[in-house]
Amino acid sequence: MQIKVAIVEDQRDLREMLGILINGSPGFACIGTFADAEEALLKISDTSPDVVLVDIHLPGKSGIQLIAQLTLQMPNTKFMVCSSLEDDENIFNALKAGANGYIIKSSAPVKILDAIQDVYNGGAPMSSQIARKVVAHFNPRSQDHAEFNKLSPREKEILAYLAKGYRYKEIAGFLFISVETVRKHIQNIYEKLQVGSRTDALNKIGGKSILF
Amino acid sequence: MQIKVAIVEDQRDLREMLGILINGSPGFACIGTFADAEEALLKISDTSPDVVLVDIHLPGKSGIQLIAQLTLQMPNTKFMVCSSLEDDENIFNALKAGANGYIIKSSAPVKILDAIQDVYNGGAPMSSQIARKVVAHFNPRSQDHAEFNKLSPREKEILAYLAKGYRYKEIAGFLFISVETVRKHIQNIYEKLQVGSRTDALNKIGGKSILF
DNA sequence: AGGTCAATTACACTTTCGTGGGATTTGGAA
DNA sequence: TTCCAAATCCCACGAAAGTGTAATTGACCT
Repeated sequence: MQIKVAIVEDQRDLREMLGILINGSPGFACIGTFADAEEALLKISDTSPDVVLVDIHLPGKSGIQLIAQLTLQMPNTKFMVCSSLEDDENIFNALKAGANGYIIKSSAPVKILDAIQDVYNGGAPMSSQIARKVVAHFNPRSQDHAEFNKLSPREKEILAYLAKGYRYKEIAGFLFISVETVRKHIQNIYEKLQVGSRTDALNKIGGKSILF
Repeated sequence: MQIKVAIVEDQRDLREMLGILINGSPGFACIGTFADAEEALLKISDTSPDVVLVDIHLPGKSGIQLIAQLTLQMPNTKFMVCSSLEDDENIFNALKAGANGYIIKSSAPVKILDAIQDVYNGGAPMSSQIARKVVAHFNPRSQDHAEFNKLSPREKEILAYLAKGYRYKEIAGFLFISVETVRKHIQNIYEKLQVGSRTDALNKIGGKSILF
């Protein structure tokens, strides 16, 4: 069975080139091309594609907004962003809008076909460099170890409980120490991390609470 | 120049097999193998590897904890998780701990070498299925958390400020409403999420305050 | 032996948070 | 229209969190 692909791309030559590539490849069928978001919104639901290639930089409504709307209407369709840049903001906004993959326009044709196949099969194709950005976004750990490492083991331990939302009284119970001690430790933790509340501390350390 | 690889893997046969694979491949050198986290922590800094393959399921301290510690000591080294499963929790914990890639043990040898090369060059190798899980975490619609979706737009907005650690008074200032209203919204949020504190609420919605 | 630091406890005090009511307005759904 | 959810505001009370200052113990380092 063929994978039905639709294209939303404002540059005419690229749009036609992609159409030819897809129609010329066995297992793929280009069943619609659109030059802008408005046209796509009106007509694309009639074509019921399996995969839609969406350019981010469209005149008028952006490709990200388009994806956000279409994913609501077509829950079973996969969306793959085609961008000329590896712009961080666009990557994350596209993923948040519901895009399933993110490829660079200048990719080799065979890479593009691979990506379509992959996204159709439930994968999340993206270049290695883009994956790196995504992973980096997940990991708030960059340079700020300095403050975190100033914490004593006991303080890290207490911070872990803090992260889990326990009250001072409960933490004191777990560690068999008085609430006053817990309070004092937390006071020291906040000072070392240069924050003034539990939530600030947790935002500062990001996902590091799994250290314990 | 060769890529210096270290291995942390408790299963002896797999550990040796990987070592042979790496040493037998041009451009790669296995400069250390370790059977558990404790051994790795003691000796690995002497070997200064470029890439470390870490099994998640180690006796004693888990591979994730190991990565969390080693990334602090060796900021220029890349870490790649080797797991036998595609366990969601492990994937995200590994990424949060600072892992750069995530591959399945049963991958073809050439895939493993590719992944080492990729992670060494700043990529984030992971299988298509794992990438899908990562991407899904970015996508609001994949979060079918029934409770979360009960929140009204206004409540989500306030929850976002709550996640950033602002006080009621500050939130009220941002939204041009009274503190009492903020308080009431939060009361409703806690009720819908079935929690009793700010930290509980944030833990409930996970690290996904980026939705706003 | 003296010094430093982590860990511990204590008390007093202020601020913020969480909970319990109750109230009004508005817009959309039944 | 009636009903309801959402958003807004108010009051009061107790619990929890955060701040400041002070003191004691034990371990480790010089």
